[in-house]
This record gives sequence, C-alpha cells and structure tokens, in this order.
Amino acid sequence: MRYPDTHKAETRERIIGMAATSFREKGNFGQGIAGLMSNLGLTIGGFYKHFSSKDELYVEALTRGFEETARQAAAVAASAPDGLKLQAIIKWYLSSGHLNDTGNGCVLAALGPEIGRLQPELQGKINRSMQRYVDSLLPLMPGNSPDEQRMNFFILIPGMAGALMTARAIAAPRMRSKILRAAREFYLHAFAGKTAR
Amino acid sequence: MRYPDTHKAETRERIIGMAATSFREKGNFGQGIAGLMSNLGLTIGGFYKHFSSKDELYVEALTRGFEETARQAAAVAASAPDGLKLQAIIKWYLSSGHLNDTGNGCVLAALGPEIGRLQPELQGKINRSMQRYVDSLLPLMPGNSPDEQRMNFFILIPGMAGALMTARAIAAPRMRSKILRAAREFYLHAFAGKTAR
DNA sequence: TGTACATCAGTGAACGCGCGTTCACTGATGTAC
DNA sequence: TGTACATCAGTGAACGCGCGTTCACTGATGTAC
Repeated sequence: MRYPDTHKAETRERIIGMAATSFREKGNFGQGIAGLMSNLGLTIGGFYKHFSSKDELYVEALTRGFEETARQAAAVAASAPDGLKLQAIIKWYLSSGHLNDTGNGCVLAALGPEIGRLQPELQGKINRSMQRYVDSLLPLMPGNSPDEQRMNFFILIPGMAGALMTARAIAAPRMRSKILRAAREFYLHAFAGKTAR
Repeated sequence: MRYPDTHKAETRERIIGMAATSFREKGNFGQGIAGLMSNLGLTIGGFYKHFSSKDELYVEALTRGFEETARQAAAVAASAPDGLKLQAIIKWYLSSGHLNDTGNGCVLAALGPEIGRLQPELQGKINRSMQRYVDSLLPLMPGNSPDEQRMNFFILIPGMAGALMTARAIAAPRMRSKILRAAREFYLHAFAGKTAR
C-alpha cells in the first residue's frame, strides 16, 4: 500500500478535528466540504472515502467538539485546588479566551439553536454525545447526589452558554466583556458560594 | 394605480412578519426567499421591489422579532399584579409555550450564534435592535438603578435564552421540560425572591 | 529475482440542484388632453 | 366623454454561482507465482 496502515484513520481524524473547529466557527451551512478538505491540503474527491455524507461528518464533529470541551474542563478542574474547582470552571467557561475562541469552545454556545433544527435522526445522535458531555462533567458539578448534580449542570452550563452566545452576538468589545463579567460574578455567587472573585 | 396607496407598505409588512417567524424557525440559510414569498401567496420576482437584498430583510426581520418579543413581555408584565411582574416574565419566558414556539419567541434563543457570525455591518444594525429590546425591557428588570437593571437584564435574559436553546436542542420531551423546570425554579429563586412557584 | 496484477487513498472534473438576483413583461388603474 | 399613454406591484423565466455528491482515473506499493 501507498500509505502506512494507520494513514487513512489519521486522515479521518484530521478531517473530524478540522470540522469540529470550522463548524463551531461558521455553522453547518457556513462551512463547505471542499473548503474544509483544502484547509487540510486535500481535495474534495477523497472526502467520501471517509464519510458517507456531510451530515455524518457533522455529527462526528459535534461529538468531537463536546469531547474536547469536556477534556478542557477536566484539565481546568484538575489544576485547581480542592474547593475551588467549580470556581475555576466557571471562570474558565466565562473567560474572554473562551469568548474569542468559538471554534474550540462549548458546542452548545456555538451551535445550540442549529442542533434543535436538525432532522430527528441526527439530533438523536448528537443528543447522545451531549449526554456523554453531561456525564463527564457531572463529577465537577455541585450537588449532593447525581440527580442534583445533573440538575445543576442543566442550570449552570446552558446559562453560561447563553451568556457567551449573547456576548458573541454583540460587536462592541466593551459591552462584550461587561456581559461576560456580569455573568461570571453572578454564577460564581450562585454556585460557588459567596467567595468574591 | 392597481392597488390602494397603502398596499405596497402592507405587503412589505407581511413579508417582514413572515420572515420574522421563518428565520427564527429555520435560520437564515434554512429559509429561502422563493419559499417565503410563496408562503404569502406571492412570487419571487416581487421581492426586490421591497428589499434590496436578503440581508436587508434579515435585519428587518430580526428587528421585528425583538419588537414582538418585547411587546409580549410587556403584556405579560401588564397583566400581572405589582410585585409579581418579574416572576410572571420568568415563568412566561421559560414556559413550554415559548419552548415550542421558536418562530414567535426570543430572537436570542433562536438565532444567537448566527448573529455573532454575521458580517460586522449587519451585526451592527442588529445590535441596535437588540439595544432597543434591552431598553424596552429595562423597566421590568430588578435593580435600584438603570445600570443595575441593565446588568440584571444581561444576566437574566441570556441565561434563560441558553436554557431555552438547550432544551430545544434535546429531542426527548421529558428531558426538555425537566431542563425548563429546573431553570424556571433557579431564576425565580435568584431574581424574584424566595417565593415558591 | 522478476514480472504482472491487485489494492486503495487521494485526485479533480463533472453532475444536478437550489439559491439569490435580474429582467422583460403583465394588467389594472390613474392621468393628460 | 373618450382615447392614448404612464404608472407600478406583481409575475415567472432565466442567470450565474456554490454546494454536496459521483466517478473514472492516478500512482505508489503489496502480493502472486
């Protein structure tokens, strides 16, 4: 064979990785396959050796996006001292770094409404990825039981995603960071005790 | 003239009204002009007698969407007794009615990320509409000064928008309403005192 | 060892399709004289 | 009053373009004998 045995799998991974970023940055309809492939130094024809359709890649890419963000969150928590882990996560999620790096940030904040519009089959697959996202972040959530932690996840993460998405919708830099700061203080106060930032 | 003097303006209004709903339901790229016009019993050719481009309509439609939602919120507040107005607004925003009527609901929850991806000029115009949305809801927000009310707007509304958007991204009806209920209780508690729902 | 063939990731032109936009036209009514 | 012309909201075919998808091909390497 022309390429090592692992080559095809590696190319597939590269496509998914690039798509995970590009779709979050530009949306499903904003990023075409030809452009995606050429950003990897490949041509469009090869795409269908890896995926049966753009939809299939879209699902894979969003799954990857959720996984990456979960990994980032875990790393943030790991490098924070006990008792300050949740605070660290809130500060990271509502940081200007996250605000300005849509392509590597939370999928919910980047593509939330788009997911709700997908045909049921695709939505179902993405829902399963979201489920794994929830599960992997659960240990980092406040609460005295998995149920309580799950509820807190679904209050905290969507709330912060909404703040991020709204800040991104606003062009004026001042206003952007004002919104982010307000949300940060609010969620820190509400979830991580009265500890001032 | 073939039509009464007001006819053209009325048609324009009808197009904007339909677009305000359709864009929120399907997104900018999900709703084409030909389909929009035919939903109004019109044909595509006439569109450019009213708007110079789809982008122009998109801006008008989102502006209309913000106005409609602001009007709904004002009506909800008006029909609630003093002291329970904010609670009424939170319950209305996080109701299953709002959840299931994306086309007539908050623009932020329906199109937030899309707005952030627009070219600066369009984004600027929509930001001005958002500004009027904020201003008109300001009197309904908690706080002891306009500044405080503004900050509370930017915590409460994006937070609820994120909850709505996340619930809509999830297909399972049980899970959807669970998320909505959790958010409702949280924001009621955080913003409208400890009054149980 | 040498030769013919099989494999297969990647190529790039071509396809059909739907989109936003343009444009010559329609036809009902108002206006000029 | 009657006739010729102007107006203009709306029509629908046509345009160019970019997209997702298909397909015959390439060429480096592995395999059979």
